[in-house]
Amino acid sequence: MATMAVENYLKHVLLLSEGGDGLVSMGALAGALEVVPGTVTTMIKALADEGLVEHQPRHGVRLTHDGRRLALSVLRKHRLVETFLVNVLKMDWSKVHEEAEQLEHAISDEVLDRLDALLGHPATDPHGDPIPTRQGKISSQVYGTLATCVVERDVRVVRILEQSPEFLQFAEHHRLQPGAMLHVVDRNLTAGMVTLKPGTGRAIAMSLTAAGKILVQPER
Amino acid sequence: MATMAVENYLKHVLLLSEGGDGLVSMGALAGALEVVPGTVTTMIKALADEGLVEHQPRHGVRLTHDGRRLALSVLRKHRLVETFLVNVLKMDWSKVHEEAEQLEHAISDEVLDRLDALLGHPATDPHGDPIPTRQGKISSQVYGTLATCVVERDVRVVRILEQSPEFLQFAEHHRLQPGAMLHVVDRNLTAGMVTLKPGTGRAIAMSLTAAGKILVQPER
DNA sequence: ACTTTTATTTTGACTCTTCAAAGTAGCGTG
DNA sequence: CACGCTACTTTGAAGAGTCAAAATAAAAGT
Ligand SMILES: [Mn+2]
Ligand SMILES: [Mn+2]
Ligand SMILES: [Mn+2]
Ligand SMILES: [Mn+2]
Repeated sequence: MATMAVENYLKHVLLLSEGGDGLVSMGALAGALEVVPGTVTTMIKALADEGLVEHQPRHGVRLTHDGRRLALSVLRKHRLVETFLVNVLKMDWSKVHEEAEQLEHAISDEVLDRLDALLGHPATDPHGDPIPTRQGKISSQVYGTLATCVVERDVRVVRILEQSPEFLQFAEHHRLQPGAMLHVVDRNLTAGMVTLKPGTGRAIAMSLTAAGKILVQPER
Repeated sequence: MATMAVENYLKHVLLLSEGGDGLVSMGALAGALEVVPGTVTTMIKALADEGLVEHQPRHGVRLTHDGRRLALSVLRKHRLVETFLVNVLKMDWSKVHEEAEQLEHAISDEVLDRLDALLGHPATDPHGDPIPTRQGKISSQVYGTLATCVVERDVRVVRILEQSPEFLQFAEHHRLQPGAMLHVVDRNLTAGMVTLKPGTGRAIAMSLTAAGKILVQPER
């Protein structure tokens, strides 16, 4: 069995390789895993020996087939656990990431399958992050953001990219959660602001930076 | 935070001190934790330095107040998780111990409280083991067993002491689960056998040894 | 091209948990 | 009381994961 550390390294290589040339830098990993760079080099060398990653010294690292399989299984656990914590235990979606960070290493495949069934085989977690299937397939659909989509149109929130507790609380406060429908009233590049009108409630204004963290889908 | 190993040691000291003079032997711990005795000595010395146990060299170990508090919290997690796995996820009660052995170290107090509420604040787990309260109280009621209780009377099963998968499967097969009512037909000390008649179904015969693993309460 | 900056790797050390094997204390039996 | 068995402790070594700090390679500036 893979240790906790191994699972965390692989999962973060997977997450960081989303939308890059596929090569993940040691520095990025060190930052994400909150360890010093030397530690990453050491661990990656070990993972390469195990055939879980391919390391190109001084350039970066990518997952092998086996490594990717393992990483996807950890990510599936993480996101299904988050979904359980929010949908069943009614926990705040800004807190579940931390919990899942531990639980993802303690859950067996059998428990996971039952959790999946209990939740109705969800395709995404509470943040809109896609949940890998048991077979290791993960949706990689490309969406626009509130900073880039067409204005004066209705859109549906599909995913929140920035998942710091603060940002998630801000989003929740304005009911900007996956599934929420809203109208993009205006976007002012000069001022760097976007104005939104939710289906119900008052208008919301936010910076382009914040708007870029919210993925949306054109509606109707 | 206490590491996984520390939590396991403390939990097993607690479990093994049930019904002894309070002193747990190194050998018993080594057996329960599946490590060699020397390892236990080393670890216990460390725990004593941390003020979690009191070690009397060559005699045994007992929990301090702090150690007991921690051990009870781990045990509470273990048993609530088992209850969740059986009651909500419908897992086989012979498999949940292993799962809980991992999950007990990954669950936060907040998740635990919500789980507790979801389950309706159960007093016992699926095996009839008492669940410590959040305040660290644990019921220590004394029950008879099918090997010792009065014959020709109705009794209710309250707890299964032997929790190997095989024994639990045997018990389940005969519906000998906490809550089950049955009539103690006969006990033959010479043959070392006990005969039972469940409320519904055919009579069950089992050895005194097996019967001694099943705690019961006189009914009505 | 030469120099400075930045990213990565290497080295040596440390903590935690474990084992194998050798040493020791305590006990009961004769 | 001495012997020998058993339980316990000690010692030395190992693997996993980490950090601090020094060394090196690559990239960026001048
Ligand atoms: Mn994790
Ligand atoms: Mn998520
Ligand atoms: Mn455990
Ligand atoms: Mn139990």
